[in-house]
Amino acid sequence: MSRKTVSVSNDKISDTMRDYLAEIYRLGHGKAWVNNTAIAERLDVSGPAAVRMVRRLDKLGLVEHVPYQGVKLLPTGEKVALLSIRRHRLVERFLVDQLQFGWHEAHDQADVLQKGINQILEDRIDRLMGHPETCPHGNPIPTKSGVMPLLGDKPLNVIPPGTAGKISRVRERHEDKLQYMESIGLVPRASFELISRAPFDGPLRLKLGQNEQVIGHELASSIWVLSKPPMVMV
Amino acid sequence: MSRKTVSVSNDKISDTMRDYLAEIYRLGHGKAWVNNTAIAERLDVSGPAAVRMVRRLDKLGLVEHVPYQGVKLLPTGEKVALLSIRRHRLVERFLVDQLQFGWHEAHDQADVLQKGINQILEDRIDRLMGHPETCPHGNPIPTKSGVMPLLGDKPLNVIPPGTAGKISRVRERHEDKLQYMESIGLVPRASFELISRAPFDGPLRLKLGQNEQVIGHELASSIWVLSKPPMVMV
DNA sequence: TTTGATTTTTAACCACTGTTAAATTTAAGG
DNA sequence: CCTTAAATTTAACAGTGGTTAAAAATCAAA
Repeated sequence: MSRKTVSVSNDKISDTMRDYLAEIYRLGHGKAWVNNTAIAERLDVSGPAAVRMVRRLDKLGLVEHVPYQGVKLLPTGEKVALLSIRRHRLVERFLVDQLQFGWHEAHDQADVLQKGINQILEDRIDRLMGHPETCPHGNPIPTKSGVMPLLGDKPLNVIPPGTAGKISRVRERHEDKLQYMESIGLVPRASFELISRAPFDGPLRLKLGQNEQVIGHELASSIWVLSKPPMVMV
Repeated sequence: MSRKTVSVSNDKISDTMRDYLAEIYRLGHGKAWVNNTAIAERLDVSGPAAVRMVRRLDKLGLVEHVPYQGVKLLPTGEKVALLSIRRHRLVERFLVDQLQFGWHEAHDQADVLQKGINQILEDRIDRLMGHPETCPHGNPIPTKSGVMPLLGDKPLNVIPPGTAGKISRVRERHEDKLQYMESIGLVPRASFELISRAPFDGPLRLKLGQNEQVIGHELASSIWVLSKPPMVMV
C-alpha cells in the first residue's frame, strides 16, 4: 500500500457529513468553490445548518472554507465524497435494473435506500449487477478506491453540426424532463447525429434512431455525448 | 373503513421508536409484560435509554408502562410494531432470495437495510417477491393492515413421539446455530418425523429426509412445527 | 463613496438519543 | 422483620443536526 491513508478516522464521519460532502462534489464538480447557500438548498436544510456543517468539515480537514466566499473539497474530503457517490450510483443502478424503478425516480429513491446500505450490501450489489460502470443516467461510478473515471464527453450544445456519436450521460435532475427525454429515446448509449444547431442558443435538430428530434438549447446542454469530429470537406 | 384509526399521528413516531416497539413485541410475543432491561440488552443501549424511551412511548399511548414491573404494548403500539416487523421480514426475505445472503445473516443485515426502506420500496419488494407469507426463518409476515397471521404451530419439544409433520419456523437468533441447523436440513418446510424424546429434557431423535438426527432439548424448543397427532393404538 | 439590498454568518434555541453515576425500589436470605 | 444485593429509575450531561432571528459582510447602484 503506497497510497497515503485518509487522515481522518472513518467513524468520525457521519452519514450526514457524507451527504454534505457528496453534494459539495456534485455542485463543484470536484474542483470549484461552492457557496453553502447552494448546499443548503440542495440538501433542503436552512442556511445556518449548512454553515455549521461546513465549518465542522473544515475543522476535520475535509474541506477548505473561506467565509463569505465558499467551500472547496480537500483531497481527503473528495475521497469520502466519491465513495458516497459510488454507493449512490450503484444503488441507482440497482433500483432501475433490479427493482424496476424508472430512471427519473432513481435519484430520490436512491437517497432513501442509501441510508440502509453498508459496505457488505454495497459490495454485494456491485457484484450482482456485474460491476456496472455507470449509473442509469450515464454518470461513471467511482472506483472502490475513490477515483472518478473520466469519460471525455462533451455537452451536445458545443459540438459542431454533422457530428455523430453516442449519448454518454444526461445531466438533468427534473423528473418530468427525464421522462420526456426517455420517451424520445434520449438515453445513454443511444446513437445520434447532430443535424443542425440554430445560432443564438437556438434549437438543435438531431437524428435519434430512425426519428428526427428538435430540442431546445437548454435541454441540449444537459445531454453529454462522445463523438468523433465530423468529416470536413477540404 | 370501519376500522378505528391509529390515534397517534404517524410522523410523531420516529424510526427509533419503531425499533423499540418491534423489540417489545418480539420479547413479549405481543402480549406479556416486558422488563425494559431486556429491551436495552436487545437494542444494545443502556438501561436509562430504554427507560426514557418506554416512558415516551407511554406518553404517546403506544404502550403501558408500570414502573418496576415492565411494559406492555397497547393496541396502537402493537400495530406500529407489527408494521415494523412486516417490513423487517420482507427485507429478510429479499436479502435471502434476491441478494444471496444466508438465513443466518438475514436478521442483522435486515436491521441495516431496513433503515433505507420507505413505503414505496416495501411495496415494491413485496410485489417482486410475490407477496411472501413468511420470512426465511418461517415467521409469518404481518399483513399490510398490521395483523399477524396465526400459524397454530408448536415447539418440537412438546409434541409426542411418533408425530410427523413439517417444520414451520426456527426461533433461534444465534448465527452459528442457524448455520448448523441448515446443514442438517432443519429448515422451514422440511418434513420430519419425531422418533423418540428422552425424558428429563433429554435429546430427541427425528427423521429428516432420509437421515436420522439427534438434537438437544434446547435446540428442539426453538424448532416449531405443524403436525397431525400420531396414530394411537387402541 | 455612500447607501441600501442581499447574502452569509453568528447567536440562541430545540428535539432526539445516547451516556455514566447516583438514588431508589424491589426482592431474597438470615 | 431486617439487611443487603440486584434491578430499576432518576439526574445530569454530551453530541448531532435541525430551526429562527439578529448581526455582519459583501455587492451593486445612485
